Amino acid sequence: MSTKRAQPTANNEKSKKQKTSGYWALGLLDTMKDPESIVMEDDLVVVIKDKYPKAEYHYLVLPKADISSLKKVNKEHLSLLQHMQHVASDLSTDDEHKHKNFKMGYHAEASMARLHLHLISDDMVSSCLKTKKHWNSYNSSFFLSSADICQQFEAEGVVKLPKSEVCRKLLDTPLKCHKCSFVPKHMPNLKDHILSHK
DNA sequence: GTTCTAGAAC
DNA sequence: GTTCTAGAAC
Repeated sequence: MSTKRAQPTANNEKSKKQKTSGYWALGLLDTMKDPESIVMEDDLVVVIKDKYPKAEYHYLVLPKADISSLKKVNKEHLSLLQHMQHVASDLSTDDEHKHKNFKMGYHAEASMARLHLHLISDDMVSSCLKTKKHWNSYNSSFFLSSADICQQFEAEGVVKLPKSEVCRKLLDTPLKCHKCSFVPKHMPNLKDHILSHK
């Protein structure tokens, strides 16, 4: 007799097939509700710690509104995007964080549902940072600065996101240090090197 | 998004 | 032989 496997929670929801790659892609929706993970929240947004931080400090700012990704954002959301940036900026300059430099931005193509703004310190020192894809997702034009995104929405009413082939190439760009011209042989070499910038 | 691991690179 | 990367995961 075979053991019954518990169905994922969506069993009682509409059975239309989602194009999501799997349940993991919805993980942020749970994390947003987890008091342990929440750093702060207001009426519009929740700030959580990234579960696999790619630098000493790494937070995500997510809207409470059901916006799955940058692709679903339109000019009506401009004030929300500005608010998300403002919340991130405030956090980055509080007493705990003002000694560090931060960047704020979106991945051109995110893996996980619910729009999220990354707030990440620029040291890039973390045991969770392992792959070239990790590196390039924060240190190439795959990383779209929040200021640029807001500005483009304000000026043009839409944001032009790179096509998926372009994203793939950006993530496969040869490694280079984000603070100097050093070209590492491989990730462990780069991780050793960036310690010298601390 | 991560984990795991085969086989490429050294 | 060891280190490192890259692709499958039902």
